[in-house]
Amino acid sequence: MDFKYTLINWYSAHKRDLPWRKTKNPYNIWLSEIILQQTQVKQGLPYYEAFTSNFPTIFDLATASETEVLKLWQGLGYYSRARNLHTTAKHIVNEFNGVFPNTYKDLLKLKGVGDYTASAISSIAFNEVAAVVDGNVYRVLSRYFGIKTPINSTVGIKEFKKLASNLIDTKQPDIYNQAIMEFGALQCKPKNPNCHSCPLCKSCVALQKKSIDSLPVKVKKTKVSTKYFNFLVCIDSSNKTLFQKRTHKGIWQNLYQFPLIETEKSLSLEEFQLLDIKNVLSNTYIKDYALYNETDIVHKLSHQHLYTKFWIIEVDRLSKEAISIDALTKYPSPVLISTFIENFKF
DNA sequence: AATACGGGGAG
DNA sequence: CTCCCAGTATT
Repeated sequence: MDFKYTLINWYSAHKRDLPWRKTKNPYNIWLSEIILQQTQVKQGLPYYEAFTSNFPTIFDLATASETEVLKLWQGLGYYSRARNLHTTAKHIVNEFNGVFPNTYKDLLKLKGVGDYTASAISSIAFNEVAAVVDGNVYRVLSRYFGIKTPINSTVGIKEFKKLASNLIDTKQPDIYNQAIMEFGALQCKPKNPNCHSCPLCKSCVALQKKSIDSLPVKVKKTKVSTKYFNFLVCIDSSNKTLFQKRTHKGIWQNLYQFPLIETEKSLSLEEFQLLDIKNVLSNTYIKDYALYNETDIVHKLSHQHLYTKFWIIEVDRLSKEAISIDALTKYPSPVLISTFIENFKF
């Protein structure tokens, strides 16, 4: 049987029951696709439920504040997705009267929508013949056709896009695109793929050549930097603390944190004393301070390992921008911070 | 063409 | 530990 029909048959028998597969509404499809970028279905699912529940329509999302959107996104990572999601919602409401763009070409213009997402929305919501190429597709195609071109090289990206475009079922691009992705996620998995029960095993080049485990080929190796973070957890006599928005570009932009001092290495209590924390706290009188965690809390991200100390600083009276400790959880914050807030007994 | 951008799951 | 995940934007 033909490649595409084999996949579609497999899909009809094995597909998961997922909420975004029950709708053709482009808003819901778009939302699911943004959430699922670099994110496994299992992790993204509860966020999709939360967003559709809190923002049933694009108008609800557009009307919300960015802080509300980021709070709901908290814990999912890659927060530019949430900021772009909000920007695009406002754009579609204000410029297009809430009507979603319905072609690959126009979808591609939206912030946070690249080649994959434009293909996914146009095909799934509008039945446009646009082939998706995500991590699953790279894996399935590289194995089935035995392609060793690195999937993250410029030529590889073009080669796989072209191949996927030639393979797509032009009569049902929505079903085909989801079929090949689901096949990659459940059957042709990265580790221990189910080749024994694979409907494509007879014609799979990598299986014949015993090169399943070496495909797809990737050329990258991300280098990880180490950073040392000191968070100043202030508590004043009226149970207020300082919580600040990270406004600069980069990691965790527009999320909230305790005042941060980054150092070249992990600090001892004595070395911490030498820091100019009075300046950070705008000359507030410091009554006492202590280190919360004896050993550094190591927060590991894709590109950074953060060695973190939380310093508990008891002060007389904080400046008026201080917020109530009870209000801390209303603000969106990185997992590193929100986990501390949950564990620390204020 | 490289790099930055999170956090969690699987082996 | 390493690799991967329904990738995109920026440099």
